[in-house]
Formats: sequence, C-alpha cells, structure tokens
Amino acid sequence: MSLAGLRRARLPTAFFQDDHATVARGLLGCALVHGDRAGLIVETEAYLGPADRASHARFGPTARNRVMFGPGGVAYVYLCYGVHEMFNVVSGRDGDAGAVLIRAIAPLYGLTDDPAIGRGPGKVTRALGLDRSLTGRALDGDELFVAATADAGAVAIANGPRVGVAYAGRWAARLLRFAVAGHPAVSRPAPRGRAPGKAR
DNA sequence: GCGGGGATTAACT
DNA sequence: GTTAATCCCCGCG
Repeated sequence: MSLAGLRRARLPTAFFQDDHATVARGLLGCALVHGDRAGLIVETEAYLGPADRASHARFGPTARNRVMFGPGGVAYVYLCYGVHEMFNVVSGRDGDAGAVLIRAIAPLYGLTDDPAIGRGPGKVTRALGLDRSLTGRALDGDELFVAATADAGAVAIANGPRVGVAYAGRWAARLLRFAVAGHPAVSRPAPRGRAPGKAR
C-alpha cells in the first residue's frame, strides 16, 4: 500500500477509545506514519490508570502525563533516561487514564530496510522523527496518523510481561506486552506467551 | 530547592 | 555482564 493509500485507511479516533489492552493488540500490524516516513507496528505495551504501579498515571494527573487522563486518540511522548523519546498512543475514554507504548516498528516507507532500525522504543522515535512536541497531537491528522493495513487483524500475537518495570510489584507480572509472533523487528527478549485470537 | 531514579541504548570489559 | 550518557519528573521539606 502506498503512503496515500495509508492516509485513506486512517483509523478513526473511536478505535483508540477502547480497553487499553485491546487497543495495544489492535495496533499490531497497523502503520504508524509521520510525514513521509512510516513503520509497521510489531510490538506494543499497555499502561493502565492510577492503580497500575508501572504506569505514569500512577502519580495522578501531572503536567507531564495529563493527556493520559483525557480521551484516547492523541499522542503522549516523554523523555526517558534523559536520552530517549518514548512514543505512546493515549487509549480509553475520557477520564479512563491509559496509553499504549509503541516498542517496535518494521520499516515501511522512508526508512532504511533494516529490521533493527525500529527495534526498541527509543529507536522507533528516532527512526520516525517523533518527539515531545507531539504530545496532545491527534492521531488522525495529515502529518501524524495510524492506518490499518492488510496485516492488521491477520497476525499471530505473542504476549508477556512488560519490559523494565520490575519496580512495579505485582503489576510487573501482568501480561500487557504484545508482539507480532516471530517478527524480526521485535525487541529482545521477545515475549513467549501466546495471546488468544489475532489482532483486531 | 534537593535528591533519587527511570516504559533505554550503545559501547565497553 | 556492566556502565555511562543526560534530563527532567516527582515527592518531600
């Protein structure tokens, strides 16, 4: 599919205003497009509301995370370790805080054809040129959007615990990480679990 | 204000 | 396996 074709296949805002883990699974096999660059989403993690001790929402609404508490369908981008930008899709209905971290993409357009180019959340933002200034931006715009592809809904899903959240107690064990099973652009170690059904 | 630490990555030994 | 890079968020006083 061409970039113009992807633009015509943009997901409506309503897609994002669903259960956070459902959105995380549904994004697998979709395209994330920024300007003339695009990647196929192959790995995601769901972060829930204030009760989730691994989520930025655990602090309640703050200057940084407030968009997580609004309606789904906008970007939430923050700086991690002072070095890497992390791109998230806000999910859920207004007042139901949560977001989905895009952990890995495979190159589609405007990127070097190398599965490592978008393997890992810091590399996703570097490859697509995403940064904090996009926080709050709607995800159905002309410059930044998510689109369904032929892969959406047709991929086998692996699941597992989220990466880098050992501090979160029992929440660290929740199976809220999802990936396209066996895809070479998934960050290592790849999740081993088998989630029921397919994406979307 | 101050201090601790992080949803990571690449470059070391 | 270990560690530096590097910033700003957040809780507490």
